[in-house]
Amino acid sequence: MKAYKCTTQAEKDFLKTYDASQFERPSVTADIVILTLDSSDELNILLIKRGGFPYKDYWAIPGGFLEAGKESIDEAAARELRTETNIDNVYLKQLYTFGNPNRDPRTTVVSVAYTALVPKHKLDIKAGDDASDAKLFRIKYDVNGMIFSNEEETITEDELAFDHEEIIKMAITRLRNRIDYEDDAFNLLRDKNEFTISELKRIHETIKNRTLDLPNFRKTFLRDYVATGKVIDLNKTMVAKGKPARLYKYIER
Amino acid sequence: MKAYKCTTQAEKDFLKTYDASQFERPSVTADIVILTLDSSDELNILLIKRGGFPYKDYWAIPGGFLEAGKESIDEAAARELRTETNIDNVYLKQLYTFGNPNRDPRTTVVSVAYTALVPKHKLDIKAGDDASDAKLFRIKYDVNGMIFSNEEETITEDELAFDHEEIIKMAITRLRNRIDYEDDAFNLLRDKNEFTISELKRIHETIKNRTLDLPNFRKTFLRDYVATGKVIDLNKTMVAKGKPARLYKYIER
DNA sequence: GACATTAATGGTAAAAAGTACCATAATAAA
DNA sequence: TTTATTATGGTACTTTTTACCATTAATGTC
Repeated sequence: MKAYKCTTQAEKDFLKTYDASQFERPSVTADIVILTLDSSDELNILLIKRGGFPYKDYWAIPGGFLEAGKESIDEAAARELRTETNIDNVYLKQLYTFGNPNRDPRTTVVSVAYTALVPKHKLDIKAGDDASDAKLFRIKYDVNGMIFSNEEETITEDELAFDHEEIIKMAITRLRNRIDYEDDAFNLLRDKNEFTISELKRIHETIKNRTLDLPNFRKTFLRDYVATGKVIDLNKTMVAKGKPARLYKYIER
Repeated sequence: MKAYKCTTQAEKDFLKTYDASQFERPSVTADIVILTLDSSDELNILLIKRGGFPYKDYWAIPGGFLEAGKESIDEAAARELRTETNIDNVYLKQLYTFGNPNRDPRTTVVSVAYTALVPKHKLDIKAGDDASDAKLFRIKYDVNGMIFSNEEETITEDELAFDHEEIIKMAITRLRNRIDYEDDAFNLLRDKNEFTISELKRIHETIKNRTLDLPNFRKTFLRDYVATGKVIDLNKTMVAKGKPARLYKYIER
């Protein structure tokens, strides 16, 4: 961004005496929908159990207040992701801003929501300051919407804190809409520097929630990614159960 | 959104004594990219000339501070649109939130940007409180990017206030990406209750910045909109120069 | 009124993309 | 050695997109 330069003395005086408190200000938070895939290629989300009021003991997505003046919103989101999961340099993109005045009973809170896509082995989950617990939940669906579950517990979408149900729904919908023309899926790979076509296909299947035909998936992968140079063929194979699979590397741009 | 209910006395006490000022809060604004098409079907944007510091006398997109507690961000955007153009009930959708700490020299300002699409004849442009002037500018492109011009003046994209160049670019790009699968274009029609296929085609051409084949455009329009009931055939024609054109009505959902 | 001009409408045909499905290859497990 | 499994390399069919042509119904000009 270009830097702003004062040009006149009048302006310098104005800025010096500007009363920043003339408008009542809302609190601003960066909230993050952290998504990953487990070993069965099921979509998982990181939820924290709130340690304080409001919504004490409710499960919520992690988030934190923007420290105005010290950081940008993007940086606040990255900081929150780091404190909660100990990871850095992963897919983290702004999703939407939620500004309903009643969404938080304390005061007006404007939340800028982000989506993070993380390979599961990179996650090092910690409960942050304001959380008594933090866990991954499998996301499943039934007639009433999303169900979040793991070995210990199961919660339904309407049992989440604040309007986090709405935020999560938007994150998943957005991801599903973007997957055919954006490179998002690569960020969920175990290792985007060395992966097979089948691994990538399973990610697409999870996000689209339907099975795909491997030969056809392969064809479009070769056309849209390998032929265009977005992905390079490593000329190596990986042996597993059936015929060895060729390995590819995603090129970040 | 679901309403929050206090469940315990401890929680009630907490909320009563909650100190809302424990974090330094940013100002939050709703800024609007107001787009319309002129009589030559060229894309126009409403810019205001700033009447006060910072960026006094620079052209900018209209915006206003969120009155926390009184309104949602969506409402703040609608209010700003109303004060600036005297219109209501038009396409107004959240675009992106800009939160770089240096974007405003006064204090940390988080701006939630919106895109408004308006038929030109509905616009009743007024310079608001903080503007000395408000005008429509044609958006054109050259090697250095966007050029905004009207009868009186011409400015280049880097001459705009704040980071508004970036916001406008994102609004146009988003519009262009959405136009093939969202109904956005209908909101730029002179009258979405009575329009011809050619009128809609010209809007698509402007936004995509290339010419389209009318017979093919008609075919997909009939398949995607008329056959699905999103648009109904009024069984009337409008006589102009050539063969009379059939009139259609867009059904809001 | 005949004729050129204009723009809408109703087509066809080729090209591209998407989908279904088959055959074979290379490995591990039985 | 056989069977199961998974990757790879195809073909064929369907659908969608794109290019382009012909006709129709109005206006404007001579």
